[in-house]
Amino acid sequence: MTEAHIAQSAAKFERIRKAHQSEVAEDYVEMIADLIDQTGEARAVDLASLFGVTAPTVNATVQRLQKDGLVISRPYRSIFLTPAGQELAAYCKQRHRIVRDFLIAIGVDADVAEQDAEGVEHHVSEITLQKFADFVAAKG
Amino acid sequence: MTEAHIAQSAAKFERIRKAHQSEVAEDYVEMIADLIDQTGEARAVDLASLFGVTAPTVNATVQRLQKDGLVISRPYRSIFLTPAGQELAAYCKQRHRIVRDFLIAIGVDADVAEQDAEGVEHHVSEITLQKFADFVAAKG
DNA sequence: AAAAAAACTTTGCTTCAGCTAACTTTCTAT
DNA sequence: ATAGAAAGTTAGCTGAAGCAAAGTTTTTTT
Repeated sequence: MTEAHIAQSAAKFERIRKAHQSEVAEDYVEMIADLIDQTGEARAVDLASLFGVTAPTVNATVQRLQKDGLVISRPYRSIFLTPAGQELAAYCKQRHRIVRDFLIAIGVDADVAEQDAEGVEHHVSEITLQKFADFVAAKG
Repeated sequence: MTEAHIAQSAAKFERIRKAHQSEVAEDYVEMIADLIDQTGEARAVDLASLFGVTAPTVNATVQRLQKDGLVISRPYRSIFLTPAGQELAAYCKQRHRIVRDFLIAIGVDADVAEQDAEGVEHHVSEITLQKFADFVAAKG
């Protein structure tokens, strides 16, 4: 087991830990963007039921996202995305679509593809994502 | 937004939260199996450097895995897998190989495939995994 | 306009996964 | 055989993400 081997292994796992930290943020901004798109506003109660968590959990997470500059939220009011939040949401939405469409392209059922995409999307590199997009394009 | 829509969304995210809970366990048993295979034993110090975390973190995690019946560990001694741990490790190893080989098959560089597989493997359903395996088989 | 319902917040708890600092045990070299 | 190094453990902290219970604010209904 060489030094380089060990460093590479550690880097690999560090990258995953980093990904986990941003996962919740990404899921929230994407969901908030969808809600604003489809219903005109994003309320905590909707986030709670769509994520399947309780109101206090949503509240705490939204506070954190606000601290991180992704959303704007005033007490008892609906939730908005900052420009940074909007940008992140747009990126996530596109990435999600690519992963889902790719899974469908290799023969996975649409429902399962949707489910798996949600977990997988946070862990594909730009390089792999591009290969996914290429594959879908070649099929179409 | 229908009731069914909401329930499905909540289920999707609940599934991801569940996956996260088992991720660390899966990574550990897989790494422990590899170490035993390649060096004859699994020491905490090796797990720490390969995961890129500190010794106390490894210690705490190993205690939890022991509580969960996946490993056996006595103070100041090396770490062993229970039958359940061995079974889980074997499953994870195979799943990891399928995901990595699949990414390589669609044209992703081996190094990147290895990195991405580590994150992706925990989030692919059995159905998708089977599609991955089929794809690799068809290519070979 | 007041009561009831719904939405949101606060408080205080849990688990997980990480850390540093300090300590103990085991191993290794002299 | 012992001193020093390496490995492992313990204690005590952080932050993230979840929960229930209780309180507050807003909205809706009567």
